[in-house]
Amino acid sequence: MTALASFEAELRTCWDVFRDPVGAPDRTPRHTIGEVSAASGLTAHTLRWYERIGLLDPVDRSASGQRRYSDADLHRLAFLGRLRLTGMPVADMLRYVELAREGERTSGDRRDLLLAHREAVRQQIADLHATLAVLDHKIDVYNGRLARCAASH
Amino acid sequence: MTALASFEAELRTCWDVFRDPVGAPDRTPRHTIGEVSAASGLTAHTLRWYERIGLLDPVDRSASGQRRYSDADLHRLAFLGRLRLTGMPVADMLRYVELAREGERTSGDRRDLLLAHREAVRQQIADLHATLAVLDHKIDVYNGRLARCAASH
DNA sequence: GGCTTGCTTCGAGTGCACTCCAAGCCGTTA
DNA sequence: TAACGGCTTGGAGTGCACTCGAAGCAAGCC
Repeated sequence: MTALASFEAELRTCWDVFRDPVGAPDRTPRHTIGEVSAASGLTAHTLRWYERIGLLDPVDRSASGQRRYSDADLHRLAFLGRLRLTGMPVADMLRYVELAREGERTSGDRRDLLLAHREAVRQQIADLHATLAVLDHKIDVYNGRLARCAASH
Repeated sequence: MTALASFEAELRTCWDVFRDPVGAPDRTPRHTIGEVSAASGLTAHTLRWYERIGLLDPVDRSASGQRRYSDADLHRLAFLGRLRLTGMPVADMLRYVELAREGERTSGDRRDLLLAHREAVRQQIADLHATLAVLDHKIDVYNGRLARCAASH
């Protein structure tokens, strides 16, 4: 079963790797841009653009020059996607990967960047919950279950 | 005490009204654009722009032509600000207020709009929590408390 | 062979949400 | 009275994050 699991791990689809980017990624270039696009939700255009601006390291190419993404690329992309989805500006993401390229000595800076983003994320969660309460109330009003004391705004 | 409370309610500052927009708002135009800007976090430019595109009804003016916002304006603005803060596009906010202007018969549409946004908000909260978990893990790694199995991405 | 699909390049274009500018008016403070 | 800060306008400008176009190459399939 262990043998099977590790065998299957080698065959994980692009989608699976992206959705659950754990463990040591292998660096075999094997995913096409179309697969990565489908898995990540980013368009092929956006994936190329990320590479152009330096968010991704130059991706390996097939014999005919087409991009082949490795699991390691997918891991990075999955993390960057999370940062992006939660509102980090591309410029900050770029700063993070550039620090990472400089190696170990920048780990403090990177940690600080993530700490700051974590605070931003917490703030967003608080804002969203507060808004959820307002929405729940207004929807109740629209459903006619409560007095419509505030329905005009 | 009731008399005092209602007396003070008349005197609520722009900031207070914006932060806690409850009860029947009075329509006396009394807040300057600068006050509203400070209370709402929106710039004066943005407030004028919101009015220009129809998100706010035409605001009352002083004798010399300057804007004077009423508590009712602040209530609407507070709600719109929440929608905006939680990612609703300006176009959708506009649709909402235009429906509201059409009166009672559009209340179903408005409710649907809010229902859809509530779903979007819930989705955002889920995404943020998932990212928080990833950030917590990575920050632990950077703090050296865990094996650095994923520090390269 | 011919068709479809997907990929390549990079500069230009798009959409959103502000954000600013210039010229001038108004009310208050020194 | 003179300066100062805040307010007015419409239109133009900005920054971000994509998003697309055009021309062409390559692989898979009937």
